[in-house]
Amino acid sequence: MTSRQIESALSRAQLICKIRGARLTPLRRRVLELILSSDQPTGAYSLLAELRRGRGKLGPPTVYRALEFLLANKLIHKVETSSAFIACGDIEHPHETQFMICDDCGATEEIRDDEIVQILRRLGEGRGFAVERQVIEARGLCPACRSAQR
Amino acid sequence: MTSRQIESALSRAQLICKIRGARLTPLRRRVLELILSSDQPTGAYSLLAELRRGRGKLGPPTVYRALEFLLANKLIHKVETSSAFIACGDIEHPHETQFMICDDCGATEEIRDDEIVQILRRLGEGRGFAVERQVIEARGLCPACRSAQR
DNA sequence: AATTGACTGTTATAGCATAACGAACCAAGA
DNA sequence: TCTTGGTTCGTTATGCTATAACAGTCAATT
Ligand SMILES: [Zn+2]
Ligand SMILES: [Zn+2]
Ligand SMILES: [Zn+2]
Ligand SMILES: [Zn+2]
Repeated sequence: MTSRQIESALSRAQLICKIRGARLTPLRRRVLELILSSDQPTGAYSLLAELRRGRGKLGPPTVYRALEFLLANKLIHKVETSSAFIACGDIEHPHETQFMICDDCGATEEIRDDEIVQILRRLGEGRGFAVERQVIEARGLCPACRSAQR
Repeated sequence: MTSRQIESALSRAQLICKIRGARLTPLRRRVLELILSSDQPTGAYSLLAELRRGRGKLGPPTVYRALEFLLANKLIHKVETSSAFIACGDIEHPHETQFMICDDCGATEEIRDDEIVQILRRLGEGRGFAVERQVIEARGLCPACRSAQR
């Protein structure tokens, strides 16, 4: 992502928060910026290390609270099988999401397929479950690592 | 699960391992027994605590290695969003699986829908990803907790 | 007997996440 | 303006999950 694209994403996030009455504080904005700046999912402690470069000594709760806010406002997603966080590619339209994750290089792609979301929701309904959140992650090899292996 | 059902499951696991040339050692068998005995997913450290009651002081690697074996032989599944392990309900037919997990009481149900598996695999193929493993977990409220809430 | 490989025990450490408390900040009403 | 109450953030401590590294054990093979 270019610097300009990051700025644009931050502005849009700021606007969305304003509309919702949520406060994208400097800290939260900075964490979002760090996540946007990485094309790979980023771990909480990696973010913490970056934060410390600018703000001195901070503890884990500081970054976890910021992450909690960003997740609640659907500005980022958590990749469960990597314990890492990635910027959402379409914050204007809150959604369930799926991920393709490469076991070799860690490349992670956010995809969005509504059919799979509906099927899983229906599977829940059929059993009386009220599905609130879906975790759908496919692990394997990305195109680049596939061809490198052969 | 009744004691008889557990014995039956253990015997079947033993047989499957024998056919495969895999060794279901006393330790591994014991860990599987503990997992079978619980109707909820069990954490590694909880298993470790149980093991220690019979075998004295043991370290985490002991139980994690047993879990690794059981996972590799598809006798158990890992519930990623709970960091816990659950016995597979159909070890004779290795499969991808999905889980419904109650955020309130932790009840976890293994379900199996081939359509959703195929769709996710195709989503990967369409992007050049070779999907090796699928993590599909729906979190929400089970029927019991739903009615208790109202 | 010596060798090999698989399994297990043991200690230490790494990585991920939250509890609890207090200070600082901010918005809104008296 | 001053108070008040809620939100955010800093700080320390702790808990939970997982693995690295190395040593001992055992059985099968040579
Ligand atoms: Zn998204
Ligand atoms: Zn890759
Ligand atoms: Zn199963
Ligand atoms: Zn429940």
